[in-house]
Amino acid sequence: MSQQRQGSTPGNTGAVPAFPDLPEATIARLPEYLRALHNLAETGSETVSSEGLAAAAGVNSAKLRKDLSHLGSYGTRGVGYDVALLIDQIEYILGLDQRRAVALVGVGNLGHALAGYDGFASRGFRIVALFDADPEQVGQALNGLTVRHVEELGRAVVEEGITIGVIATPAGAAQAVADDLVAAGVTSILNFAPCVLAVPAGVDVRKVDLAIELQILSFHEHRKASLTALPGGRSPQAGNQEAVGS
Amino acid sequence: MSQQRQGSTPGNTGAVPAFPDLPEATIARLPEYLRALHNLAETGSETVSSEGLAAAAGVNSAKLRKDLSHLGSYGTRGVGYDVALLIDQIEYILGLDQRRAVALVGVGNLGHALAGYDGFASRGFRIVALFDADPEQVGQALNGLTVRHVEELGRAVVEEGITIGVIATPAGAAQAVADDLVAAGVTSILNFAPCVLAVPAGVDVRKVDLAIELQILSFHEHRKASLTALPGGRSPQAGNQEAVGS
DNA sequence: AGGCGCTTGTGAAGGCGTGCACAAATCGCG
DNA sequence: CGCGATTTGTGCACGCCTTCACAAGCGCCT
Repeated sequence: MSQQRQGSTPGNTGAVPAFPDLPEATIARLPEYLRALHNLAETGSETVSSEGLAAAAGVNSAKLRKDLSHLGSYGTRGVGYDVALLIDQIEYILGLDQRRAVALVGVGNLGHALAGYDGFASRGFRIVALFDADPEQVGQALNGLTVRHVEELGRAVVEEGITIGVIATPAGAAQAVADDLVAAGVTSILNFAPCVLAVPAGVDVRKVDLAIELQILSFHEHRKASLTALPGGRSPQAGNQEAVGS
Repeated sequence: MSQQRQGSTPGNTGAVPAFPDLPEATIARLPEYLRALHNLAETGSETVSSEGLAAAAGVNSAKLRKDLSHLGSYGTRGVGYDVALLIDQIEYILGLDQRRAVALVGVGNLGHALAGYDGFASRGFRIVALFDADPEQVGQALNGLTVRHVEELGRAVVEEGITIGVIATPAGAAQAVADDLVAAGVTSILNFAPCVLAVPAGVDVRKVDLAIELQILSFHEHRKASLTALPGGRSPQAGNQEAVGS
């Protein structure tokens, strides 16, 4: 979708290797590799083979090698990958070395959980501001932060250096919040509201809809049920043997 | 990843149209279409053009037509799609006509939110049982349900006719819970724990990792920042103009 | 020093998904 | 009754992603 080339002339050997334009599919897997690598580092492993890391991340080993080769990886043939080095590489590529400030809008049911989710902090993300439109919610303390009114969003984004916005509002309010975030200069949005957001070019939106995942599972349940019921479907060997990619 | 064929012989014209084996990418979009259709139905629309529905769902109209054609859709040329009929079709395909019983394991931070998330009930999913391993949590009432100890999981799954399990435990406990679910006969799992689950063939696992989504956004932030900083990257026109596919 | 086993990195092939562009079909109106 | 406007359904080509298979490289052991 973005085939513009980089300024990296062939033979470029600068200290910072320009910016590699990785396939989107590869990017989506890097966080999983990173998690597996952290686990390995905790167990004391200094190197991993592509086979071992692939197993820990739940992917094909060839795919993992190709992914890592895209970011000019430093593996050693006959040995494997240096765990610590690879962690640094991937964290640099993902921009996790600079801790990112996140704003969370909507502290309802889901927002509460997100505000307290420790999986964010442990990956280098820090929620620095909470907002809500409901006066009932405004003012309450939550995880060390005070919920502010959504009108203050614009100012806070600039003052706190926020680069990522998380929308956990009802669907009806999501577009207005997105507009506010974009107006304030946020260029990355994680949307939990079940609706499509319209944003200008240059702004990235990722959507997570919990109900959609269940519906996809429901489809497979339905399919499996109809197969076992049919005379033709004799062996229940359908389905994927491993986690389905997101 | 699963190229085994279905038992649907070509020329099959049974009353129930065997089971269409839809592309995985299509299945993942059907819930989004369904949501858009429900919105349209509420506004009183009786028919939609592929163009209109595609806009509401945030996809290309050609893609939408191809998706719908896969499930042998009933559109009328020159007119569009019958909203009510299409809703029924998609809900049947997704197996949403039969309300599915869901078990939720782990009522910590995230589990609490999931238990109270009304987006599930409105799509035909009903959480009928809550479990946790922490004695502190067991016994508490949550959304009209009492949290039970995870040891009772196996019995409850059978008694309550549970077909889908949701894992919202810490990573360390997830595999054991998955094993219990599978042993009890559950064949669909939605995993929120940040780890890879090993399950036998025939069991579908979908994974949602909130932190991974943020890391992908972080990558794009990093990329955008390095582009604007580079002398070559003059126009900030990079990025996708619409929501990024999950 | 030489050979052997192991592992990475990659060329090539195949499959899947996307999007264009157009033929086929339906409705409404004169 | 026929014609034009409109919209679906789909053949086709293109590009991305995955996977296999193997050459290239590295370390260790003799």
